[in-house]
Amino acid sequence: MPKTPTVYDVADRAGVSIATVSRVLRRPDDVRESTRDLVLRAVRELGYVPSGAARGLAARQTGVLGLCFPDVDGIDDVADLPALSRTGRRVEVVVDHGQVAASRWSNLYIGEVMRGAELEAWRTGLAVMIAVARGARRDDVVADLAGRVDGLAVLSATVPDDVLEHVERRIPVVIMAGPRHGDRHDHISVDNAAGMQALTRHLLVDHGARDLAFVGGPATSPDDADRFAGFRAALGEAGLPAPDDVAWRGDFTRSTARELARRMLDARDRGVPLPGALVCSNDQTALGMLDVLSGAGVHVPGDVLLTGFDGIDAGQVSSPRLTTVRQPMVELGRAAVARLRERMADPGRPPSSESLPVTVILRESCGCH
Amino acid sequence: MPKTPTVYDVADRAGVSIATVSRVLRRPDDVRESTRDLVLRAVRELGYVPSGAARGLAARQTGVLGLCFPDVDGIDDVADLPALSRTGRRVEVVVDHGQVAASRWSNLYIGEVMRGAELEAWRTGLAVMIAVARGARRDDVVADLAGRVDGLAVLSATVPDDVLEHVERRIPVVIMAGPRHGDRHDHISVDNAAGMQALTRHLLVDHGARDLAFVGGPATSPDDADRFAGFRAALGEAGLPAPDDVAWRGDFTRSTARELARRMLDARDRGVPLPGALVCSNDQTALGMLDVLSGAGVHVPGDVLLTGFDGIDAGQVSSPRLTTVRQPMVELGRAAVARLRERMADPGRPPSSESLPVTVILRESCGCH
DNA sequence: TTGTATGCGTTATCAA
DNA sequence: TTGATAACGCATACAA
Repeated sequence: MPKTPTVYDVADRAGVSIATVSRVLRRPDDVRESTRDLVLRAVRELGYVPSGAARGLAARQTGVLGLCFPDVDGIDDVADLPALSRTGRRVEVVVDHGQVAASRWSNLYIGEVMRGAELEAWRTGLAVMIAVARGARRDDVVADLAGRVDGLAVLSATVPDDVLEHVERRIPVVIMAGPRHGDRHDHISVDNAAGMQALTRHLLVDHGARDLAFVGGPATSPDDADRFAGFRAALGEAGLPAPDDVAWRGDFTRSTARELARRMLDARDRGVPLPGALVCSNDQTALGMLDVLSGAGVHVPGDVLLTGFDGIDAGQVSSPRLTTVRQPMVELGRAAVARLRERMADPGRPPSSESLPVTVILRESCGCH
Repeated sequence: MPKTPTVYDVADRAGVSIATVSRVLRRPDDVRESTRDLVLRAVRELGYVPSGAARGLAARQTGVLGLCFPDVDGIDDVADLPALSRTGRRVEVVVDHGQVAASRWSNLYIGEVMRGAELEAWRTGLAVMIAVARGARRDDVVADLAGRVDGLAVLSATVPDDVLEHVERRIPVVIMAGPRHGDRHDHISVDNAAGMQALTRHLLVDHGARDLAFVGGPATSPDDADRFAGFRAALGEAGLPAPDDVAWRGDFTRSTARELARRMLDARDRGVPLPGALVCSNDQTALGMLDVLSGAGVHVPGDVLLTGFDGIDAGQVSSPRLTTVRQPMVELGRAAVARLRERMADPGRPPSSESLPVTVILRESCGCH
């Protein structure tokens, strides 16, 4: 492999100075057309690709934005990583009785946020670098990322405060989702509470639902807390008593939701009536419950109303289709990057917090139609 | 904002040379513990984060891998980009009669591939940068990415051959999915044909299906072509006549599949019987057809067998649940990065092509259970 | 319109 | 074990 060509090589071959080569690539209008052609031809012939590192160093900015997410696979150590199978078998056949694990909620969510961020970055000529804060050296992963980019968008709760503080001395940081954490950094969130409140209100007012049960996610999830708050607000607003705590708590996964549903059915068999409506804190939870309830002959929405939250694709193909609240995930990514750019343009700007509107999507599981 | 600190600042404060600072960060064991502590404390106090650009330049490698994907949103121009809405409305309510567009197949697919790539990169201490080849200056986007990374994994057909050739003179490139394109670069694919053949064979042998119809994707899709080939192979193997062309051609989207299903029903009303089995080239197509067929009172799998391809999440919650072939998307990303590393370690290595095994997942839509 | 010269913040080589 | 110093490849101010 021959040495990779640099500006010097291009300049030599084109018979110009390296400054001209640089100009041709960065500000083509500042150079005469004939010389430009000369340079571009040399670039082509040599297979020259400018070094991003050198450029970033000289220009004092990289033109790259960083995206930082939590680990959704629960991989803390390299040893946890399943080996890359390279067996000779071409095709395997398995029978799925429901045991195939659903892809986790967060994958979808993160994928969409990334898509939005990349889109907005592309729009303004910036590149995007991603990192998952995982493993024992997760803080180093974040610092490393911070050293390579001009700004950082971090999903809430994926980076410890002290690391964030360290990083913020170098580049602007914007937190995506979750509750606002102090007033040091910029923050873009999604209006979980208002969305859940509107949805619950719909159940209460339009369907006359009573005896609503909230099926929550992890107690540590701020999103879950916000949604529960919205649920309570709607009850209060209707003059109904609101529970202090989440009665049924899952973990946002379909499988745990199945387990909860089974326990609900057990309780019913012991004389405890099923709730009139199950207000689930996310779609996966709702789909898991739907699966078990339908299997047990409980009709949704005939016997019990059911709703989710997130707006995942699967909610469109379930029977009945799932009423839910769509989170603007792509917009979350876009807004984060937009905010980052504003901040990069004007570092003196005081940090602010913005909340993105959500959309209640009415389908059949709430009793509509 | 005070000037961001550099090695010099840290060295000053710690009373050592910049070489020692660098050593503390890169090879901590080569330095006395007391000096190390001194330096680390200075790092902490100053909020020092090493510049990735400078490091990349000096070390002659960036420690970053590039991932390049096609645009799935069909955004060719900045003007196509919907504005970031920042209206004051907190919650919107819409009724979904099925008009809400499904998220595209490729988003999911790409998200999973990225996840796998990031995972494998993390395992070996590398960072990941992503780019979508979109817009008028898409070639520049790719070249720009190539200048910032040590290796590039590109999804098949997203980058023109000449650009790839140019880039390959600087860094190793591996193509993910699709057919192998010449023998210049490394290639990791998925065994579409074998998967579809096994699935079709299952329909033929285990369910005695006859009069199978293949519902394809875009004529330009190599994946679709491979799957059709697998379909034909299974028919041939069973001594049945195989069609030369795809009779029903969609575009991998649910909405187009709905349209196809309607045309199928129209044909039936004109006396053309429905096929005994619909072998769809992807899951979204199968789900679209299922939707319309069920709505028209056609029972799946009672009246017609139905299968998909991809293994998307939604196939687990449809009624009936969808029999399909799971593509190892995460593994595709992982294998691509693994291959890239092998190549970086040994540039002289001849390019090779590897095909990943798929999994047939039997659920109810094929008639099982 | 083009060229010269300097600096960007690291790593790595060599000496001490 | 530590320090001085030379690359690394480019952008840009200034000069021509």
